[in-house]
Amino acid sequence: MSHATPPAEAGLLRIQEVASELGLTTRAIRYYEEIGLLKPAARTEGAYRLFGPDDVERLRFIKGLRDDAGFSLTEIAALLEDEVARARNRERFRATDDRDERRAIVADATTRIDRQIETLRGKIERLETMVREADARRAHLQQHLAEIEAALEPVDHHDAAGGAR
Amino acid sequence: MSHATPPAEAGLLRIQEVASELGLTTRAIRYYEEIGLLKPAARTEGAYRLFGPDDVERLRFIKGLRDDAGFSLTEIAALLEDEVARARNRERFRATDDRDERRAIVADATTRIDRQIETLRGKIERLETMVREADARRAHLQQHLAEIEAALEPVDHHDAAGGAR
DNA sequence: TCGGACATTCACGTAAACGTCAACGTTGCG
DNA sequence: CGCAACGTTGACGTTTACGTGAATGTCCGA
Repeated sequence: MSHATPPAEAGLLRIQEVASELGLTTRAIRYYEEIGLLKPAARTEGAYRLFGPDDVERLRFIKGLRDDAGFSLTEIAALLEDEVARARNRERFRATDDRDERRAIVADATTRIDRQIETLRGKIERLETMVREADARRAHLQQHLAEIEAALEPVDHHDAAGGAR
Repeated sequence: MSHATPPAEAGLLRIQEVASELGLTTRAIRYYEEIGLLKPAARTEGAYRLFGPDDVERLRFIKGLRDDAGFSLTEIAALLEDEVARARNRERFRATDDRDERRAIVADATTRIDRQIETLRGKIERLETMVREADARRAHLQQHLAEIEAALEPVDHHDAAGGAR
């Protein structure tokens, strides 16, 4: 009955395992690789894709940007482009001994992260504006309730039940 | 040269005026009406759509949810379904004199707004988690920078330049 | 009343982000 | 080594959210 077949490789997952761990489909993962969001995955002898923990983390990041933040894959690509540059930087970093150069590389990486954070904060700002507006509508409703409780003639607010436009 | 033709009606805007005021296209507005996000707009004698301030506000709300929050039109419909119910409540509110009933209606409206706020807050939460993760990566980089400045042998962190997965 | 700017309703086209099916190869327990 | 479960690459289909005409009607200042 049970016929599980985990891969022998150490810490490497096959596409379906990654997919169900992250709540993605295998097609989506292949698609992300197809459009360059992922570096081409490692392969087994027989061309099965194998994903390491880094790949899984990157996919989790992508899923977060897509589901939680609602970014399009194009926007995600822009945010990840920075990551690619950072990967290149990692190489350059290891390749040099020059203190100034290393400092510059790390500073550059910091700038890129700062840009990501700014993008996210911008989105948060706009969402908070919407929450404030909703709060205002809520307050308006509470005002109405108070009027009712006070047995006042209901003020003609043109919007009797506190419309949220 | 200038050949503007504002509508004679009081406070009512034609579709293109609404569109440019909100940064939408006329097609998008018609589409939103088509799929039921908007109630069918008022019309002139010759079937031109006319939008009042309430309609404009609703469209602004929709645009905010789409652009700022990244919700799909389906999700937006779910959030606005509450608004439709509230509109019905408005009717019921005006139709009754019973204090308890009015209180109940307003309380119900409050609940609906609270749900909207919760949805938005949930999204903010998830975004803030992502910001915290990015901040952690940033801190990791600063740590690296400090090591460089201190002229220490760079620790082999396996991720020399501070990888952001 | 006439013309140009704006509107209307089909209807088909498109880009993004996958879904789905076919035809075929791989892995690995029994 | 057999075969069931899983994987691979095309390639075409689907949904969402509109874009883009075409054919036609409306509004309104000159």
